[in-house]
Amino acid sequence: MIKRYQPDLLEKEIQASWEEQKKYEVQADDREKFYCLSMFPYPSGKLHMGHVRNYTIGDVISRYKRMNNFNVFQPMGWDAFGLPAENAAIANKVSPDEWTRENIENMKTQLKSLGLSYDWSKELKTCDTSYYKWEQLIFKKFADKGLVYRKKAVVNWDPVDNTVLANEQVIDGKGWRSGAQIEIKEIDQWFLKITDYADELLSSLDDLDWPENVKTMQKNWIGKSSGAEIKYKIEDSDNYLTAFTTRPDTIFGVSFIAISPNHQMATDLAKENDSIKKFLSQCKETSAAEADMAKAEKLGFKTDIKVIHPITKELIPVWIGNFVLLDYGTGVVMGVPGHDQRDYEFAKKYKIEINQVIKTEDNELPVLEKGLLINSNQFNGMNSADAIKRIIEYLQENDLGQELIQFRLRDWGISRQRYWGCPIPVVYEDGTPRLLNENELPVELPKLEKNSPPLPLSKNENFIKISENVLREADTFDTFMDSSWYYARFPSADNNDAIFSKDSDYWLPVDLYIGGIEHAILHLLYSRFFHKALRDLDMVKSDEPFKKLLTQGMVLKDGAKMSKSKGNTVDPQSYIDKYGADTIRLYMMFTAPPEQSLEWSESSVEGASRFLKKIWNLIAERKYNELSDDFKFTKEELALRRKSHATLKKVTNDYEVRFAFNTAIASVMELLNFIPDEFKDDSASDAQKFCVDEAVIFILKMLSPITPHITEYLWCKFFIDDMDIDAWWPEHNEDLLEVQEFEIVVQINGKVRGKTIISKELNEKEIESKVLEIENVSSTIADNKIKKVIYIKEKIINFVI
RNA sequence: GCCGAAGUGGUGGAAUUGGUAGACACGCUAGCUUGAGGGGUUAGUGAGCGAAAGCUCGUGCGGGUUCAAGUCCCGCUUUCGGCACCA
Repeated sequence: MIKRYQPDLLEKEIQASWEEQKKYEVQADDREKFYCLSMFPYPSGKLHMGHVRNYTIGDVISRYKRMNNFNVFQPMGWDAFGLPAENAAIANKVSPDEWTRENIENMKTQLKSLGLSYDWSKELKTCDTSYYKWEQLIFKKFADKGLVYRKKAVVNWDPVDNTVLANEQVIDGKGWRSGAQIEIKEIDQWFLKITDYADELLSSLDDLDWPENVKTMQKNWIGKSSGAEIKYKIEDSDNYLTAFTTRPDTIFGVSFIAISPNHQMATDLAKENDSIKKFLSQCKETSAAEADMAKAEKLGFKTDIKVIHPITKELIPVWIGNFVLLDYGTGVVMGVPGHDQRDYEFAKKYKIEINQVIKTEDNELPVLEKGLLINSNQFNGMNSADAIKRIIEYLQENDLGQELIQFRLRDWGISRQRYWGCPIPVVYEDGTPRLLNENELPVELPKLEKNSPPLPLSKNENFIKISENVLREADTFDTFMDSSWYYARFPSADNNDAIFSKDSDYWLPVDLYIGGIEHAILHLLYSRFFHKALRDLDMVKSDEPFKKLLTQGMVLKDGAKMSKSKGNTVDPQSYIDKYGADTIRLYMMFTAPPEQSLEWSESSVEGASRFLKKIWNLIAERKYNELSDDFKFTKEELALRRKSHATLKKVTNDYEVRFAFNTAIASVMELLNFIPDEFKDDSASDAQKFCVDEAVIFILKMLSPITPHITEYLWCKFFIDDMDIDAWWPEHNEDLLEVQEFEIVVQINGKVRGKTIISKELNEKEIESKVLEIENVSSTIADNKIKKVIYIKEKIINFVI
């Protein structure tokens, strides 16, 4: 037994006992289950502060739920495929596999030193065949359901290194290693039809217990908009250009049509026209990232092609515009400079006609709001809503367009020209792709020669020769595929015979998912899609993967996200070694509420450590007194009991509904400060001892989810030795919170002029006359007439003079 | 550019439903304690005026609603996250 607070010794001892008991390995049983999942890490080498925060939050909630008699499953695994392993392989001449597995070992040791209550018997690594073979099976099943197809898609091409670059590897339009001007290139790739689920992904958001901002971001990302598809006949041709618009009411304002540089028509034109060809290659000198495209200067090229306006029959010029994306809609935009900001800027730049066809109070162009139609022939005078209806009717009657619901969401391109990923299970027989069947799986990663970089595969030879006329696909899956279903695999991670075990239905869906806000869209949307598709394959039972979502803010240093590339990382391990896991956990939970970003500060860690020492000094060598509560308590003793119970009530609420661990800790600190020194003394009365023991029980229990080591040690080594600290969560006694008096704040014209204690028995009139006796109140009112009195029960009385 | 957040003392943050702005900490200042270092402990700590009582100002900026606004509304600004191949 140790006398002084020595976290290093104490934490090792406690962790060893958890491990020996297999305390956090769980089975399905008849209790209510709670599946608590924190986003699994990419094994970059070392734990960073964001991990520590994420996993502490998850562990605190898991431990709290466990104390409330839930059957809690908290697993952990590794998002082990990805680009950094290839980069490290090239830089250090190690295989991505070796590098990754070594990192996992290091990080696992670190995680264990944090005292996280994981069920390690269900650990999984996405780079294990035992994991990714099932992913290959899912791909095959998705394909059988018609969710898989192949089409051309753009990538960033580095012409010097002859390789495809990720957006991250393109800096100011140049390859990060070669420095070469990258270009957009189209290659054949596999796609998943996430758009088949667009409607459900949108509508089921409403029922999710997720933060509103995340739901809004997903809603906007899916981007359902209603409008019309309008056909513009090409002059001297039987073909049409079809454009989607949400504003058919502005059709009389169309003064140009813009097509994407990737549109087939642009490609065809370039074959016969060198300046168009030059223009197109100029458009390709930007990265494929949408943000870069949006920021790029709007470029346009006027072709000789003209189309016929479907109503006025006027001729409209066709432009090629680099701001038009082929992926959205049809790759054709009807340009209405009078009523669209981007079209307006484009028209100004290229001196294209600007027509106003909607009238509003403020007529400064572009007019973006809806209003009354002008300059629109037979539709003049209608409001936008009516006009939209009538114009669509007109177009439909003349077979020149129709009403259409459009989504911004695009299908998911899952091919990656990388080595270190899940192999796509496809072979090409005489050039024809064939998806492999279940009995042909798994397709394993090709073995690398020792010390050879994993690179040749990312060159333009994306096939592995198997026989004379059979090639194997060498592309791998997007790593988002790996993370889109891992949560479902966890309950059966140790089952090598089936993707999901019987228990999966007991544990799924995840009750609480915790992770960074940066995943608000992509990862969370892809997982939702996977879950719904798996449901339709009868592989899971629920409609959504994550019932509740907690998005934690980032850990910042000097106002920026801690990241290797920014060079502002702080290594958590040195702090764990110096102060102990409990201190780091306490610091993380105390410094900011989970959703907010957290600015790293070393001196506050010191403060957390000091608080734990205070707890230690109060409780170490204190023995529970086993007294019953039949005392006649003094006012002071009752005050302490009231404080203890009020604190417990507040903290329970903070854990249960608010996830406000920072204020929970603050309240516990207040309670600790509230205990009078003489009560702690050996010479204290039995009643006083009782009150302190009660406070100590509450304090240890309330802190134990956050600082599990020190609280368990104090509890069983000193205080009560015949009961587990986490066996139950205490309940407060509401009767003790009853008070006879309250403090009222007296305001005059909304400004505080005094406070006083009022007995609960007084009525409003009596309170009014009592507070008017306060000197500062009466002197401020003086001769002024009281116009109005506002009384807020047991809080505030405000005199308006 | 588009979508989503955030901005409160020297610092992290609190104010849960429109009702006392600054809880709880960190830091700082002073006193006590200690051989030193460290630690512990007591008091003070938004700004300005005042001996004090108290008064005025104060939650990114500008306006508005209200008896009352950090909180609601309108406009702006800065910072952060995401933008489909970083994970």
